[in-house]
Amino acid sequence: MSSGRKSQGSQKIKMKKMSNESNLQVTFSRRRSRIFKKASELSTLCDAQIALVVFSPSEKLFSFGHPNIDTVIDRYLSRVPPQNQDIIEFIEARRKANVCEINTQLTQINNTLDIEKKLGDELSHLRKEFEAQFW
Amino acid sequence: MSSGRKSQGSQKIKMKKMSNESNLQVTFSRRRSRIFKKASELSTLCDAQIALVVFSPSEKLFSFGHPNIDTVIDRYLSRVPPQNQDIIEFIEARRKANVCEINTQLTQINNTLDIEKKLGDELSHLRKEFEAQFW
DNA sequence: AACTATTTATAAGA
DNA sequence: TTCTTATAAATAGTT
Repeated sequence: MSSGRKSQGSQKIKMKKMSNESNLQVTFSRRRSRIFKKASELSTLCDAQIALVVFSPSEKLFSFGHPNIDTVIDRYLSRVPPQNQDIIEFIEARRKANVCEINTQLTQINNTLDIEKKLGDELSHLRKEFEAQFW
Repeated sequence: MSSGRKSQGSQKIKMKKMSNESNLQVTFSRRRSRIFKKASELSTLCDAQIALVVFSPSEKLFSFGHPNIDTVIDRYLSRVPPQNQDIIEFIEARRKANVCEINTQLTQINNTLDIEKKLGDELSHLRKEFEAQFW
C-alpha cells in the first residue's frame, strides 16, 4: 500500500481528444452506451422524437430512433434546407426545362409542317389543273 | 416547516411517460440539454461522428452534429437502404423516359417533314414545268 | 431559477 | 477485461 486510499475516484478530465488509445476505447464504449440509454429515457419520459447516429473512431455505426430513426431523419430533412431536396428540385427543374424547350421545337416544326402542307395542297391543285390541261 | 428536511432529493421515477405536464416540460428541457452536452463531449473526447435530432412534444426541433449533422446523416443514409436515393432515381428515370419519348416523336415528325418536303420539291418542279408551258 | 438529498456517471486503479 | 472506489455530475422534488 503506497497509499491509504484504494482509488482517487473520478477526476475531471480536459475536454479534448484523449491521447491514450485504450482509454479512449473504454471511454467511448461507456459514454456511448449511456448516451443511448439517456436518449431512450428522454423519448419514453417525454414522448419526444429522437434520432441518434454515432460512428465510432473505428467506423462502426450505432443508431437509435424513436419512434423510428428514419421517420425522425425524414422529418428533420424536410425542415432543414436539405441538400437532397435541392437535388430533387434541380432535376425536376431540368426536366421541366427540357419538356418546355422540346415543346417549343415541336411548335416550330408543326408550324413549318403546316406551311409545307399548304404548299403541298396548292401544288396538288396546280398539278390537277396541269394534268387536266395536258391530257 | 412541515419537515426537518428541506428536500427529499432525487427519487427514482418510473420509466413511462410523465403525467404531469409541467414536470414533463422541465424534465424534457433538462435532460435534452444534458444529452446534447454529452454528445458534444463524446465527439470531442473520442473524435466520433455524431448526429442528434430531437423533436420536443411541442414540435420544436433541436439538433447537433459533429463534424456536421448533414454529413453524418448522409453517411448513415448511404449505409441504410435510402428512400431519398430511390426518389432521385425515380425522377431521373422519368426524365429520361420523357426525353426518349419526345425524341421518338421528333424523329417521326422529321420523317413526315422530309416526305412533305420531297413532295413540295416535286410539285415545285411541276409548277415550273406548268408555268413554262402555260405562258 | 436555486437548493438539496439521493442516484448515476465517471476515471483511474486493482 | 471486469470490478472497485472516490469523486463528479445528474436528477426529482421542493422552495
